[in-house]
Amino acid sequence: MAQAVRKRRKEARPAELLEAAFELFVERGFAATRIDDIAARAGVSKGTVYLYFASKQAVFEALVRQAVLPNVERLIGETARPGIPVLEILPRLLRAITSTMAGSSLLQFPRLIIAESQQFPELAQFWRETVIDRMLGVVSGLIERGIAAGEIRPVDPVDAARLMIAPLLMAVIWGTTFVRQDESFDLNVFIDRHLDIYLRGLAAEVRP
Amino acid sequence: MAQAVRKRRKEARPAELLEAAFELFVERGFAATRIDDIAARAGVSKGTVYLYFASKQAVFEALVRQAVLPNVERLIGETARPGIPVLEILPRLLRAITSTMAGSSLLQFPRLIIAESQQFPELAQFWRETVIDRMLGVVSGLIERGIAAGEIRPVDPVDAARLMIAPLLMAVIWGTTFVRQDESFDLNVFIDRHLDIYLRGLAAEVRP
Amino acid sequence: MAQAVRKRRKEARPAELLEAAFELFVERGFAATRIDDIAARAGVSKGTVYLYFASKQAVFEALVRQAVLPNVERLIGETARPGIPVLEILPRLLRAITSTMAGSSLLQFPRLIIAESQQFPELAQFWRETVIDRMLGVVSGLIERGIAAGEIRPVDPVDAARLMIAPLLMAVIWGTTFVRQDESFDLNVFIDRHLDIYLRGLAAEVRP
Amino acid sequence: MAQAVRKRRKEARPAELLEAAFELFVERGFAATRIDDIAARAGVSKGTVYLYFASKQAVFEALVRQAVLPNVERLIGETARPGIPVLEILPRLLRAITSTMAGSSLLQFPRLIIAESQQFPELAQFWRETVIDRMLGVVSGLIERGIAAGEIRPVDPVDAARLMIAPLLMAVIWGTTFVRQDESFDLNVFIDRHLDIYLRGLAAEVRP
DNA sequence: GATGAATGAGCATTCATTCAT
DNA sequence: AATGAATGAATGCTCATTCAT
Repeated sequence: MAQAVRKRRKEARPAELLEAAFELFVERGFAATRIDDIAARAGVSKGTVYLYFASKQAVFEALVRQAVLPNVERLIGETARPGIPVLEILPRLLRAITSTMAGSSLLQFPRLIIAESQQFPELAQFWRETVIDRMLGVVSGLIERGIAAGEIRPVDPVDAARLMIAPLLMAVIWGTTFVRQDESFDLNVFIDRHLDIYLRGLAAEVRP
Repeated sequence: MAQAVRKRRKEARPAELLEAAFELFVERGFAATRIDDIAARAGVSKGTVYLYFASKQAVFEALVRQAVLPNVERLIGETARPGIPVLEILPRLLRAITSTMAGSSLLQFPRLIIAESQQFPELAQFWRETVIDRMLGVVSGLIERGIAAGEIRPVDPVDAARLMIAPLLMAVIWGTTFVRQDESFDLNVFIDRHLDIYLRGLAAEVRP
Repeated sequence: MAQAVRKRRKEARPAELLEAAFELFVERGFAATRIDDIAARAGVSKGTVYLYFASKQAVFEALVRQAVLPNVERLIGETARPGIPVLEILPRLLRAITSTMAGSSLLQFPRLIIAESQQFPELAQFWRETVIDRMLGVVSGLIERGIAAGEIRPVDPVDAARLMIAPLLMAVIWGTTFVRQDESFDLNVFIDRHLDIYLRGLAAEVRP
Repeated sequence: MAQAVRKRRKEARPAELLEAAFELFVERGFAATRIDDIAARAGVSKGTVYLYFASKQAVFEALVRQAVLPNVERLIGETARPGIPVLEILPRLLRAITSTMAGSSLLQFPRLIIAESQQFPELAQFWRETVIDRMLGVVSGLIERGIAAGEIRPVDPVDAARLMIAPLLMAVIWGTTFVRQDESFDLNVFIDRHLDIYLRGLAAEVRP
């Protein structure tokens, strides 16, 4: 395998390596991915990986950082719609998250994080701070706003936020862990059904 | 190295080994637990583990079988209350599941299964068949009954069942993966809040 | 597996164990036969084997002694036919050896001995003294007699004896090591063809 | 434990490893030789063996390929003498084989193959196809030619070929398995005596 | 910067042998 | 005599990491 593109700028290397690592972690998981594989898929030699990352774990952490953060930022940005009722923003946000993940390999991260959380607690910590706490913060803020506006029943905003996200977590775990070959599972339909029940349960009493 | 007197505990051994294995699987995960560790913690030699279990995976399966199955059976048995409205059975069942898991080692299994599902797909398969499919079957059956009785809105029973369980999965993942030392998370309160929203969203329209 | 015949006389035990060991060594070879297997086939427990034999190797040696010696004695006995021409005794002897081995598991011994000769040189030594040297002695004695009687050309009697036996060794190795499933190899025909050529090559010149 | 300077010898390594492996296989047999031993004798670490060979069996096959095949090719090449009578080619070939093996490491292979044939049938298969079948084919072809030319009596060519080779196999087994320290066994003399008897037994009747 | 040869710790599983009962 | 639970040494193979070039 002659290295076709040799003179690639050295700035591109880390990104190329992360892309290769990403594909492989998703395909096989962290433990089953060998540095050799990452190097091979990126078209470099094993030693080169260690020029850019201190260890296999460091590759994983960089990966999470690079692949997840931009999406979190974007999704949070989209919630900043002051004029719109919360009961419209919430489903829009959940559907945005869903479609961001659907088909993308972001789907695989939660399972990877959960899998490695015991071996690498910092990773779980990082994910929680970077993704979970921020998303929960935004959603619970919206719910508070909805309560204040009389759209939403008085509920605990943090737990309500968790309850909004829970089916997404379940769906992701389901799809990446338990679904059988022959089986089909439609994420969008599932989330729609969730919103149908959840928002109805959350809405303030209809005035007669 | 004088070896301690060999103990004879044929009947007790499997349980001792499973207990040791369980602790270690929870601490380190399945892959990172060595048979040597299990043996050492149970106070026997490595070979002894293989007297009672054919392989490391067999240890895990025996563990699931011993720790999980009886609870699944019991919980399913408790749903068989013909006279009672479904909207009363469902919260009762979910609270029963919750209190069965709370504080027990069962809490640890989902994370373990999720973590090892890629390396050991049979574990995931076994868990799905033994626990998930059966629980979902019972709950979706109840929901169908509720729909037929006019208690519950017409919804997809399987997805509705998943949606009832989802917060429990989230809570378990939360508690075993992301919760910080100093933090407190009250599982029962969370589930109550879930039931408050979920059942309200599920209930048939109130006739005026 | 309840031990059906418990009160068996203890004198029978060694023979039963050897029989079991014999079958297994032949089926799987020495190294691949576990003491557990021998015990199981003999219907006793593992520890019992060690009551009668000091080690796995000792089992093997006892086996060789018991299975081979009587046959060697008998075959040698049959050569003691003073009146008969050597050129008649020799083929008769070789055919007797052949038919003794054919179909019997004696066939397996040479390969076993050769296989284990490096690990257990005493075994090879024992076999050589007990079987090879005695058979060669008898045959070379006959050949000497044949030379003296003018039936056989003046040849080196020991090498001639080896040459008479060699095809039998080859046939045995062939049949136990290299023959394919689908293939057939007729030992008797092969030995007949050997005798046809060999005895013709050995016979004294025909006086015109 | 300061580690010695790592050596770089990509080209030399396989040969060094094969040499070490060969010595050990001969001393202890295939099964009793550990990869660790091979590595240690070659002065490298265990992992290095796996850089060059996929498995222990692959080491053995490479060894056979390297040590045996060239000789088989050469010996077969030497039989291609159209003008010469078969009764001259045959002894020349057998003596060529003998002197190729005498004193060389090739002597050890048959015993090794026989020893490991039950545990590793592919080794026996490989040897049969690579060495035995080809040599038998050449010799039986020559014998057929000799029969056609009236030099050789009508005999079964394949069995006759086996009978020509048999004493060589016996001698090799003899020398590597049973010969005592103090004893001497002259391979060349033995083969000469074989040819004396065998070819005389094979030759067509002398016309009176 | 990049390479890739070399390292060596790590691990599930087997099985001959021991010995308390 | 007989049992069988327990032992623990043994081994092929993997792979993250190092480092001389």
